[in-house]
Amino acid sequence: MYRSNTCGELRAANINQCVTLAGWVQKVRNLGAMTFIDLRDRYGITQIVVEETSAEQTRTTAARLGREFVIQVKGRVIERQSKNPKMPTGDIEVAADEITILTEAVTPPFTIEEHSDGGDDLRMKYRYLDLRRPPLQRNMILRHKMAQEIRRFLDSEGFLEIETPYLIKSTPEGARDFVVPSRMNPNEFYALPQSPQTLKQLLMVAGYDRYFQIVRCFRDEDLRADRQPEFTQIDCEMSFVEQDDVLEIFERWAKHMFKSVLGIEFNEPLRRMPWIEAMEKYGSDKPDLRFGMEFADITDLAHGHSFSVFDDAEYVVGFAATGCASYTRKQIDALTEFVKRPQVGAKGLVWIRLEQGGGIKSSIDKFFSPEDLRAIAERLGAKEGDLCLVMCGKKFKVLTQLCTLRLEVAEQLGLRDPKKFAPLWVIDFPMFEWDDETERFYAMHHPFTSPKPEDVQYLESDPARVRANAYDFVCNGTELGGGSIRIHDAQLQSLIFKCLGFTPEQAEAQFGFLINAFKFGAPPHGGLAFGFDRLCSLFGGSESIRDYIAFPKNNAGRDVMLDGPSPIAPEQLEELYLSLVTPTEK
RNA sequence: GGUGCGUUAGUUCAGCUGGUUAGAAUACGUGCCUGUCACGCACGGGGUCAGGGGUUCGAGUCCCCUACGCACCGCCA
Repeated sequence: MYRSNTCGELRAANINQCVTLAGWVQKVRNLGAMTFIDLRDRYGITQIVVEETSAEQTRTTAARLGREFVIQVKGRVIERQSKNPKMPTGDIEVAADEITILTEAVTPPFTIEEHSDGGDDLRMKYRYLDLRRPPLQRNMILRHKMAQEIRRFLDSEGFLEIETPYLIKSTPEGARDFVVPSRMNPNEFYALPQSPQTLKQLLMVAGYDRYFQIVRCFRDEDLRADRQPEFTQIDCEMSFVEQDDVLEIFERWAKHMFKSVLGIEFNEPLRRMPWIEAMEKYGSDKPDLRFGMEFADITDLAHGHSFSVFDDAEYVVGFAATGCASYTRKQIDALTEFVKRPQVGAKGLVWIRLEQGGGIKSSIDKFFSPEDLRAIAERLGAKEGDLCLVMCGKKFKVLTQLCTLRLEVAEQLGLRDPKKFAPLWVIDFPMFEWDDETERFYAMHHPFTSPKPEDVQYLESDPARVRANAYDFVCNGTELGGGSIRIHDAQLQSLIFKCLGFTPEQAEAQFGFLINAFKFGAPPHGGLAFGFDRLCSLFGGSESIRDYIAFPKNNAGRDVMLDGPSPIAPEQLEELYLSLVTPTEK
């Protein structure tokens, strides 16, 4: 038996017990005649004490210990002479009778403690050492707990967890596929799933009317703090449901997660915001509702004042930055610079300041009378002490730019509190999205999403007007999940493929298996998927999903610990009928 | 594909307008220390200033290229 107890469980009640502990040496404090050892495992830290009266063998072993040695300690639990209230085990310590070095360790490249001194890159390279640290261990435990609660809830609602294959078929629509060459089928490739979308729909055809899976998905796109090439999705699908049924059950699920994991209760029904409202009020299909500062359209008030910037603009829109009238000229200039950065891309920023005491000042005083300005301020819901910020341009472009500014102002005002949660549904998404580059419509969600019945009439005449039975679950400005009611009618599916510019042959080649399956009796069905890593980072209060993935990839999609991807042997290439092209020849 | 910031001791960083032998903290090593818990004190070792090229009497410092890291834009049905 290597241990009788963990390093996190001994308390005053255990005093006088003889115990055996095992773990890693976090730190040795040698005071001369006596030595203190912080012994760590994933349950906590227990202080070991070696005294002058201890056996010679024990003292010489203690003197040899270095950081991260793995040791076993046999001894007696005693009350500490000077207690440490900062530690859960701080009332006791273990007086060592015998110390055994199980493995020695070289000095780690960074300190393995609550707060490490190592940089991101280095800690990634030695991820297994970083994972020893309490913050990462708490994250892994949170992730585990969340996975358990997901399964508990969905199981109780009759969902079946069914695995789907990872080696599937490439579909060039959407994100780039990761592909895997097939040795037994020369010059053909599997693709790793971007999501099990079509497979779960086939499970509906098969009659498994409530399915879920906590499943790895793969997308070969550039990375971000909240995007990894492989990530985990909570994938769900239901049969014989309408949109409201899906929203109802997953709203209860979301509330269950908040309550069971964070102890937060939401008693009111979650807000359901149409996509167009989200865009017009917040400039985003994933609005952050932890604070207000809603947008208002002031195009009618802005036009006709000989201010050509406004007169020439299709859309003029602004919001009232709460309490920002005190902003100095320098601060306002900084906001202007912020929106002019290439990442935002605005031409400029107009401001109206409602000063304490009733004064009103703006950057457009030459063109607008105080009364005109007051009318604008009132439309924006501004109160005394607020600063109105106004931008103009093409409608959806300027809305998106103003969204970036709204979030920046909120950040400056400290309104983006990670401990606060504002979940909502965004519904009524448009069916299609126009792409200027390829000059065609793309499915905003995916090509199996059903249009709203009342909009089907516009499918061929005015596709941009068609709304979808699609919905997103949004919290704090992050899209956590989304889904739709699918098409279960083969004829409608063919029409949608046509709208997306597929020839019948292309549709057949890519999705023939699905179209064919639908001929055998497809139930009405729909579902959604949540980003599990994002959900963990939201609940855990971190910006980066990497903190909740045991072995993540770096910015360039590399695993710096394993040093992958890597070249493969010529024999392997030959076996797969592959030859290489150097990047410069491409 | 693009933009910005960064790369100096094991680690985290400082190093000003270019000018003697490149510093601090921490880690590491040695010694001392009986109540530490960020232990303390003393001493010590530790550097291809990411790599390459250029400007200059002289480059860690200025310029160019490359590599790598992070953030973002594009992209992510």
